This record gives sequence, structure tokens and C-alpha cells, in this order.
Amino acid sequence: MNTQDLYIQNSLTREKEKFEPIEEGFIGMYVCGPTVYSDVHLGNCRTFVSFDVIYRYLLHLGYKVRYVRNITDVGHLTDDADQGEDKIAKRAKLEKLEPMEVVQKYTNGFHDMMDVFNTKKPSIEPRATGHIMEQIKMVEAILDNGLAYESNGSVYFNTVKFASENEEYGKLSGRVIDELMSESRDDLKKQDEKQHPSDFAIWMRADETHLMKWESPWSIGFPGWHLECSAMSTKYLGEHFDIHGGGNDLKFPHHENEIAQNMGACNCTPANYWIHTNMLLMNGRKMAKSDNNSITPEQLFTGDSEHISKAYSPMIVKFFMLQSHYGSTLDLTDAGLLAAEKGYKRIMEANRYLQAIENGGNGNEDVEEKIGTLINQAQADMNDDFNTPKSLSRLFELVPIINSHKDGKEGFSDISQQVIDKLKQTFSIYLFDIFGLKDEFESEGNAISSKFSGLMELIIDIRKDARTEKNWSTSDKIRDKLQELDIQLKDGKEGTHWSLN
RNA sequence: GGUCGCGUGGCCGAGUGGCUAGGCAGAGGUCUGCAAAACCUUGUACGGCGGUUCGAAUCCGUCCGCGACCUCCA
Repeated sequence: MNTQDLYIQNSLTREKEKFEPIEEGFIGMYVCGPTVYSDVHLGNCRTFVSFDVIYRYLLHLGYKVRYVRNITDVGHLTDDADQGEDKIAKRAKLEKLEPMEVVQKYTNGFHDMMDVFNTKKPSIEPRATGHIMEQIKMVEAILDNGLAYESNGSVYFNTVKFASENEEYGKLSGRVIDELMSESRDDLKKQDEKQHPSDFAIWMRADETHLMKWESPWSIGFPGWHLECSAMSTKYLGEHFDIHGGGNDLKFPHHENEIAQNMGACNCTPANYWIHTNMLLMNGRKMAKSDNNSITPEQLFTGDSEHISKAYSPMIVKFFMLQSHYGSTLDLTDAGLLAAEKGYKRIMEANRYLQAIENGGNGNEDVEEKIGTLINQAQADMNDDFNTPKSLSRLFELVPIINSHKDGKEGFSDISQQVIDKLKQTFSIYLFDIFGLKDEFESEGNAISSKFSGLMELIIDIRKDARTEKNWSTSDKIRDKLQELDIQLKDGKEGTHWSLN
């Protein structure tokens, strides 16, 4: 594996593969967005933070990326077996709102949360209801190809026929149609409209009470959930594009059926690389309200939950997520968050010090070689399937070097200006551009923080005089009172530094 | 029951056929008026049992446990 090349773990082949874009320099990436029927789930946040880092890294590599992430605002049923209510409509009735009010409300909430986590906005964020025509056209194409059938105003994708003509069905999820068949034979009688239980609706006839419905050649109805992603990815990225992503839980049936629809419509596989993010657990188990084992992003930020001992800021939560690989389950625990908080502060503080270094020394070969190696490894780690935890660990290994410079240690102090600049650039690019973190103190508003800094310098100066006079009671009083305000003084060889706790 | 995946030191979490992850916590030291911070040093690890191999925590089998999805049940 060449560390200069990007490798991606491809869910479709279950292999780590070298990434080669369809068109040199350009990447089309589609990620399944949220169904906006309730407040965004913390697990969703992890997924979109993961793809945000992937997006940012691809941009960093110089690709021109078209990142499409949809908003599902129709067709996602409470029960995936093509029965049950539309999630949006159900919520609309519950809250006595127009369906589109529900959609707007939770879309706004989702966007706000994505901002809180400092993720970049996608290039295009299409909505299912805005693409009914495209979906109807796709149903027609699939019908024309003989891979769907109409039944009582609804249209179903014929999985049996598709699977018999094509080995693709089940490839992503590892499911085999024969098994699906034998598994659910008992169901067959119940479903009079479907020819086979594994068939799925691509258009559904709506009854009179249904809130969201459109005219189509088959009935007044609405599109099946899986169809929107096929239609919108095709519209904005073409029939064949580079990367398709989503949460692990969408692999089956959603993504499997998406592939089937695209192939059924144009006989081409939609994406070369499929990326699936893994689940966020809490205390070792899945988050579920019914088990009282769940926490919302807001609760994390306010500390208002029995599961955590204190509040954690968004960047600490994000840092916590980045310390695991997107493909692994991540276990949210109070101890884990506490550790992440300390780590986050340590690395941010080192960066703040680093960026303020003005003059380099004469150069020190040993240290500079070590720095160069670590910087290269950080990049190689990101190239290896976006390994953020490993890449972060390289930055952490650079922290003692930076802090030694602060202490005026021999060897570390005479790093050349060139290497210092390289370090500055590396930290800035990785922490902020690629990982999308923010220094929460720095971002609190420059006007305030610069006055605040001036004030702190004054206080430190007064305390220094007291210390020179060995007036320990005054100097300790300043230190202790500031500590009570969560401002920590740190006496070092080069003078006193301060930080916010 | 099926499909996919996971099980690493006190906690979180990378990685690998023989060679340091990293963070947090712990221990010792340096520094300090004292402290904190910082720096240096440091420990027990790869679920159980078999097998392949000169050598496996890393590959294979099996058992146990966990998670997601599907199914079943409710």
C-alpha cells in the first residue's frame, strides 16, 4: 500500500481498495441524510461528522467534490415492510402541523445541529418531495425494463426477477434471495399486492386520508422510501458516480434496494465505493429510549442527564468521535468523554502556544527529522481509510515537542523557523480544516478575548511583582481566586501562562 | 433463526504474523516558594479452547459474549 494514495474500505467488496475517481480531479459523493420527523439523533450526528471529515479530507487532497446529502421528507414508513404510516405524516397529526411544517421544523433543527458540530454544508441538499417527477420517471423506466409490476395502484420492484437475472442483488448486505424467500414464506398469504415478500414498493397508492400525495400514471400516491436516493443521486451525480455513504443500519434494505433500482432503471451500478459508518452505543448497548439508555445532543451540552457527570461542549463531543474510526462502533461513556475533554484541551493549548511562536532557532536535525516523520505519518494515516484516531495520535506525539519548546528545553528550542512554520501549518490544517474542530476559547469572539487577554496579562504582571517581593499571600490569593473562576495559572520557566478550564 | 460486524491493558480506542499506538487514569522523577501545568521514566493487554506456523493477540476452526439489520414473537 502506497501511503501517498488514498485507500477506502469498500462495503461493496469488503476490501480496502485504492481510490480512483471516475474523472480525474472530480468526486461525486452521495450520503443518505436524515428523515426529518423528529429531533436529530446523536447517532446521526456521528455519521454526518464522519462524512464531513471524509468530505473535508477529499477537498484537502485537492479534489473538486460534489457532496449531495438528501433530506427525506416523504415515504419513510414507520414499518419498513411497506406497511405502516409515513413517519412525517404521523408526526404531523401528533403535533397538529402541516407535514411541511414538520419537515421545516426538524430540517432547521438538523441544520442548527450540523452547525453546532461545525460541519460543512453539502453542495446540494435535495428533498424527496422536490423530486417527485424524477421518481415517477424512474418507476416508469423500471417498469419498461420489466423489473417492476403494478398492483392495485401501487408499483412493486420485482426482486425475484431481478435477482435471477443479476447477481448484484444481495451483494452489499450478503443476503440471498432464496433465504429471504424461505424466511418469510408464511408472510406470503398476508401480502396480496406483492408477488413476493422481498419485493418492495417503489410507488404506493395513497388512501383518502393520506396527507402527502401526488398524481402518477398508476394512482394518486407517493414514492417508496428507497426510490428518492436513487432518483436524486442520478439527477445530481449521474448514473454512475464515485462514493455512496450512509449509516450501517441502512445497508439493508435501503442501500441494497437502491442499487437494485438504479440497475433496474439503467442497468448500471450507482457507486464505485460504498462507505458505511458504524453505530454509536452508550454504555455498551444501543441507544434506545425504551431502555432509558439514550441521550440527546442537547443533554450532552447542558449536562442534564443521569448518564453523564457534567456538560460537554460540542467540540469535545466531536473530538471524542474523532478518536475512534468511523467504521467501528463507538461506546459513549462518561469516562470516555472526560478523557476526550482533557485530550482536546491539551492539544488545543499546545496549538495555541505553537501558533504564537515567532522566532525559530538554528535547527536541530534529530528533532526535526522526528517532526517530519510524524507529519508524514499523519497524512499516511488519513490516506488509510480516513483513520482519524491514528492521525490524531501523531499530533499528540508532537505535543511534547511543542511543550518542550515552551519550557525552553535544550534541543527543542532551536527548531528552525522553516520547521516551525511546517508544524504550524500542519496543526492548523489537521485540527481545523480536516477534522473540522474549533478552538472553543479562541472562537468566543476576538474583541472580547483580546481585551480579556490584556486583562489577564495585567493581573499576571501584578502577581509577578508580588512574587518578586515574596509576597506569597497576595500571589496565592490571585491564583486561587482565578482558579475559582475556572482560570488556571501555570508558572513556567518563561513566565506565567493561563488557560480556561 | 438469517446476514454483516465486533470482543485489545483500570477506562476509551488504533494497529499488526516476530519490532512504541495515542488519550484519560495510576506510580516514580525533574521543575516550582508551594501548587498546578509541563517534561522524563514506567506497569498488568489482545474473550475461552483447538489448529496452521520456526513464531499468533494478528491466519483458520469452534465455543462464549456484544452490536446493527432482517425475521420471529409480543
